[in-house]
This record gives sequence, structure tokens and C-alpha cells, in this order.
Amino acid sequence: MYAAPACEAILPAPPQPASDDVEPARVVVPVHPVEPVLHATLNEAVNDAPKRANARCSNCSLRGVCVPADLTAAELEKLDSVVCTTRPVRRGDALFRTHDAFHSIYAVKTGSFKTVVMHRDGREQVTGFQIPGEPLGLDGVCSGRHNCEAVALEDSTVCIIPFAQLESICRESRRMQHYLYQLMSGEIVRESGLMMLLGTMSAEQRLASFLLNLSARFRARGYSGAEFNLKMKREEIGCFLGIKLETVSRMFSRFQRERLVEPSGKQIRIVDPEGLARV
Amino acid sequence: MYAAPACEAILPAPPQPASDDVEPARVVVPVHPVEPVLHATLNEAVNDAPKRANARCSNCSLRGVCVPADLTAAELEKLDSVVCTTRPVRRGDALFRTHDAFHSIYAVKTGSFKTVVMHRDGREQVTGFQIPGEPLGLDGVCSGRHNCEAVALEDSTVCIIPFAQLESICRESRRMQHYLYQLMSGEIVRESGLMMLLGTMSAEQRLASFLLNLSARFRARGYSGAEFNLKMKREEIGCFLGIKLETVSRMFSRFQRERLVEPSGKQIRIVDPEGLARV
DNA sequence: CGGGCGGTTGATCTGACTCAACAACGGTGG
DNA sequence: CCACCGTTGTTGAGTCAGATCAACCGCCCG
Repeated sequence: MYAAPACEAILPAPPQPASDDVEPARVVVPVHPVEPVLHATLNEAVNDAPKRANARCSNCSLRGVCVPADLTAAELEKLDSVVCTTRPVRRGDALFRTHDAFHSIYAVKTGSFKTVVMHRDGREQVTGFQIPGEPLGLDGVCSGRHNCEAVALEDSTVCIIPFAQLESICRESRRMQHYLYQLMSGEIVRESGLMMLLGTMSAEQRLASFLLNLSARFRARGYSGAEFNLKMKREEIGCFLGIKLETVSRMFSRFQRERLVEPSGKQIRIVDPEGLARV
Repeated sequence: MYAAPACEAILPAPPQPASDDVEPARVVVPVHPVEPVLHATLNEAVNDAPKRANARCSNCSLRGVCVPADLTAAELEKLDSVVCTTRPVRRGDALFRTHDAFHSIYAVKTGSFKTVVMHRDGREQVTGFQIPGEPLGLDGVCSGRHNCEAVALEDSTVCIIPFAQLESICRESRRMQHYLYQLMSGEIVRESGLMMLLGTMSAEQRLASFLLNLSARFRARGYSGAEFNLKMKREEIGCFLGIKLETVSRMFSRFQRERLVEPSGKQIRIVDPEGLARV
């Protein structure tokens, strides 16, 4: 389970020899990226306006994470011409809401998000947490409206990728076309894994899976897989895992007692990953 | 909930004015399609061999269900050139298994399937049931291997759609390209709905949702939405809904007591859909 | 006719929920 | 700087929905 997390695949798992270029080494140090302050002074209106700026996939530190590592220069150039804007989203604000018209998909650039689907009776289910390099909004293609809401867990930025333009790139580049199909298929696989988690696992196993999965995703991005900071609160974790917040808290305590993890508030250190996997 | 089933969307919900052509009227009669006998005499070997035959989307009774209703003649012709084979699958046999190499996606033509993901420790989760017109195998695009196994619930047939060829059609036709993205996105939405079901609903609500969803899907295909035959057994329903077979059975009994449904074995008559939706 | 499978129902048990109290934390204003 | 208050997290006690274990029925099929 530790080596091959079943749920929440690390993006799909496309041809991604990855780490044979300079990128990972450069981002390996910070357990957390420094929170960008550039938008801390922006007011709400400006906050919502996309910012045309250094949003170039060709020199983004996440190249090879949210996009295949081996695109040709021509393909990268086309991507750059489409993915030309980023947008800051403040902690607690929604990037998009359920039933918003769908125009773009997004890639988390910095920070983190949760996606939430809700029932008319008020019931909510968190369907995922997204960290840098991970996609948002793929569920909107189907009906032309977003099916869930994406909320920033901390001050964050996303790259905006207008879907119609992405589609036309994909008609020209076989590689890009296939990658987009892989991305969507990966989301399907991720959700199947979660159905397995929700349908068959005990509360203890759910939390263990969750921690190992997050750990693997952080590691895959060059952050530490052994120690990380959970930006989401216990209630959101519970809502994601299909259990109550008190149960989440109890399971954390149990793991601590059993020397599996060392939680200090939101900061989590995974002490015994094999033990966690055995739960 | 009844009018707009949250989980298991009826294929996505793409531009599908549907019923303004002759198809639905023609298939409206049989609550069950007559089970095709053509392959009942075939032996196992032949059974596995795809059959090149009248697999033409252009005159398939499911046109407008598994493919947009308003494709141009040219687009239909291209589709026909790719979707040229069907394959019978015997009850209990697998169309594909987890880790099989991915080459094609499939559309159920007759019969029905379940898809199952499994954990190395033997835990299983049914991730969906597919009826005629519904797609199978989209989860394989991501890694190039199937992520689940698809098992026929009765003697069935599928249309085989080689994915590489479908991709090249999609590079030529904007409509087809977008439809395929919609199809995959629809699967993502369907699974989100199921996560909501598994994460937040009581056993009673799960079964009610399940029945209403099946009902809507049958209805959308011209079958009766009020009375249908569950090909899957109680255990499979439970494994899909994340509850035990005894609980499924108890909930059926409860629904019968409350005059919501009239089950006689696998044949189900929905008596009070509004009541079911209120559960 | 017998055996096995699928389904139903009852009795008991238990993991997670609910309700409740309290501790720790972070931000705000005096 | 500290006092205060709302939010978030932890822990305990009691309850309940659904799991488990078990008996039994009906049906199909050899």
C-alpha cells in the first residue's frame, strides 16, 4: 500500500521518467513552499482578475509534474500560448462553484485546494485535496458546468487553461491529446480508489491510507514525504474519508500511541510507514 | 433525487435531445431485451474471438445513446470504420481483467456488466453496473493497463472501439473529440456521486438512490423505469453500495413493508418513486 | 431427490456516531 | 502586552446502525 498507493494516483502515471532533469533538486528543500505574498495586499476585485504574467509552462518548476516532461519545444510553445494566466485565490475562497459555467481547467501552482460536491439537502462530500501540480475542474467538461466547488485551503495560485483552446492544441498534437485523455482517466482511477476506501475500509485504515497517499504525493513533488503540514482541518479530513471529525481525532491519537505518526497539530511526521500500511 | 439522479449519470449528459428520432419508440416494449441466443452455441474459443459483423453505429438501435444523436454522415462513417467488431461475453466471464493491457474501450450492446476494483488483501469494491449504451474501460487510458475488471452479469455483447483509432478520429472531428472528453468527464461525475453516496448516506438511502438511478437509466433507454430485472445478486449490490448483503435484503424488505417497491426476487417494481426519493 | 446457492430473517455484538465537556490555539481589541 | 472570545482539536460516556453469526427457506440443477 505504501509503495503503490491505490487511491489518489499521483496524477495519472504517464510516461514520466521525471527526475532526470534539474527540477526536483531545486524544489527539494522547503517542506512548505514559502507562501507567496504578492497578492496579500490585493483587494478582492483584483484578486479575482486573472494575472497575465510569468505563467510559462516552459520554465515552470512544475514542468514534468503537471505536464509530460518530454514535450517538444514546439509543443511547449503552444502550451505557453494557451496557459498564459495565473490567478491567486485567497484561503477560504472558491476557485469555482457548483453549476458555474465551465470554461477552463486549472493546475494548482502554489498552495492547496479541496473539491466538494453537495446534495440539495446540505450533505457534503469532499472528493479530493489538490496540491501543486494537480489538476482541477475536469468534471466540468461533461455538462458544461462545474459539478463541484473548489475551495483554497490556504492562499494559493492556479494556472488557468482555457479548455476550448486546449482542445484545439490537442487536435494538433497527438502527445498532448493523449496526455489529456490520460489526465481524465487518472481522475477516474483516483476516484475508484476512493470508492474502495469508502466502501470497504475501517476508519483506522482510511486515515492510514490517506496519510500514506498524501506522503507519496508530496514525495513525488520533491517535498518531504515523511513530514508535512495538513492545511485541511479534521472536519474536512473526516468529510473526505466518510467519518466524523471526532473519529479522525481519535485515530490520530491511536496512531500516536502506536508510534506510527508524530502529529503536532497540523504538522504530521510519519514515523513508521510500513506499520501504517499494515493497519 | 428522482428527477436528477446524482450518482451514475446517464452517460454524461451531453447535448442529447435524443427522443426526437425513431429509435426509442422501437425499443420501448421489452422490459428486457430478449436474450440473444446467437452465441449460446458457440464454444469458449470462438466466444473470445471478436466477430466482424453488423456492428455499425449508423444503424445501431443505441445510436443517440452511446454516441451523440446528431453526428454528420461523414462522422458516422468514420466511426463505422473503427467500431467494426462486437464480442459476446458469457455470463460470469470477464471482458477484461485488472492489469490487462489496455487497447480498446467498449460499449455495452446487449446484457449488463459490473466493474470491480480489488485490493491485494482481497477486498473488493464494485464500482459500477453497466447496461446497454454505457461505456466500459475508460480507466485504462491512464496507465495503459485496465484498472478494474469487467464481468458480464448475463450473456452479453459489447462493441469494441480500439482506442488509438478512436483518438485519430478525434483529431479530425471536433465533435467526436469533445464527446470523448465529455464521456470521460461524465465518468468522473458519476464516481463523485458515488463517493457522496458511500461517504454520507445510510444503508436505506443508498439502496433507494441505487434503485432510482437504475430506474432513470432504464427509462432513458426506452425500457420501463418502473419495473426492471436486477441481474446482479444481493451480494453484488451490497459490494457496490458499501453494505453487507443481509443489510441489502433487510432494506428491500423494509421498502416492501412501506409499499415503496414490490420486489419478487430479482424482478423489481417501483411503486412509489417519490416516497423512495424522500427516504 | 439431494445438495448447493441465493435470499430472508432473527439475535447478538461492535465500531463509529452523538452528545458533551474541556483544552489549545489564534486573532482582536483594549 | 495581556485578556478575551471564537474556532479547532481532544477525550469521555452512552447509543445505535449495521456487521456478524446462525438458522432456515425456496429454487434450480444435476
